Amino acid sequence: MGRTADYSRQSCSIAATLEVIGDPWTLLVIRDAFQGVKRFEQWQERLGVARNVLAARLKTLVQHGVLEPVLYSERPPRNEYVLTAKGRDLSDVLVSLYGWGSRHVYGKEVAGFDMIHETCGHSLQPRIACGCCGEIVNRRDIKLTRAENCPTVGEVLPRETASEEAA
Amino acid sequence: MGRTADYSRQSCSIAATLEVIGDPWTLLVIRDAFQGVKRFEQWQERLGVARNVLAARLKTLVQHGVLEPVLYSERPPRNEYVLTAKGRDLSDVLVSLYGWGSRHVYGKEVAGFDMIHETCGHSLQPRIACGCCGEIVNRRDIKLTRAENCPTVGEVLPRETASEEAA
DNA sequence: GGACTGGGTTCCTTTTGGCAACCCTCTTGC
DNA sequence: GCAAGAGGGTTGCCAAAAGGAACCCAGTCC
Repeated sequence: MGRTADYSRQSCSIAATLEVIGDPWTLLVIRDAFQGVKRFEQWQERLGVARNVLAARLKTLVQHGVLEPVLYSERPPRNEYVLTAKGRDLSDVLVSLYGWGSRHVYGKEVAGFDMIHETCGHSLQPRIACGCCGEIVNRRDIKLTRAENCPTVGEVLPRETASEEAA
Repeated sequence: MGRTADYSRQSCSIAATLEVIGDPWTLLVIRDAFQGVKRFEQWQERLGVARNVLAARLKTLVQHGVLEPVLYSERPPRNEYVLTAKGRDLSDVLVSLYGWGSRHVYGKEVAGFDMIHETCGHSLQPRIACGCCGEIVNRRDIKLTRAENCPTVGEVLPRETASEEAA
């Protein structure tokens, strides 16, 4: 489980995702994995996370199929951890977090790194697009439909109430 | 600070974002806020989170400018909490988490709700697009540039090493 | 004037995370 | 061939959060 919080009664894809990557340090472990980190000592040094915590995080990420252990030495047995396809698919989450942080917390000047969109050459300003029609999705165009078997999402407004404007 | 983990030496927009929204329950509080929840009791009931924890989360979200307290009754003084522009801008993060969860953990049948892209009428399959050129961004097209003053992101590979394929 | 509601706070217990020490298996240096 | 070091952890203890229940306070309902 990891963090004490129990999201299981939520039956929601957001909660389900957080169940996998919501523990402290986990997303930074994955961020570093995207930057090429594969080994215990590298993560430990870069993050400054406690070794037992790091070991626990790597284990649960492997269990959830986000990282895959790859033996790079028998005798002594040593493995490194590489992102699976499922893990690489978390790039959107990382990019969104990056986008919000660079808009609202850090300017790019302060941040440790910047993301560049190579095909257009500019600093990436990530937006959400619809994979179906390809258009950039406005928050107001997303409608939530409630599933029948949802226990907790009850008397829910269909979406943000009113008073929308630009950021 | 919230969670014990100290991300401060990271100087990275991702870590900075997690500093604000990385505590347990916080993103579910924000998710519910997007669904119209404004009051303590509603969150408490829907999430099943401990009341002291909920109170602490609301307080730090207000401190970070993600939620704004709005007095809806003097005598007794009662306030509800509404998303600020900064908070509403977290929709991308929520959508990305939703997207990954619906692709890899829950099918939509199981999830409590589904997101519909109203302008095209289909279930939303969120992708990242470049706000500058409008194109959907392939993970391989994102290049990381390292800032000068970055203490921990040192001997880093510029991006994923190799062996990319479809999910 | 007793019960109820809304929004918390307090107190205590259980889990985690932080930290340091230790361990085990090689490999390298001398 | 022995000591030191690297790599990848595990163990144990302590402090900080989360869980959970009880309590509180102001006002309102009946």
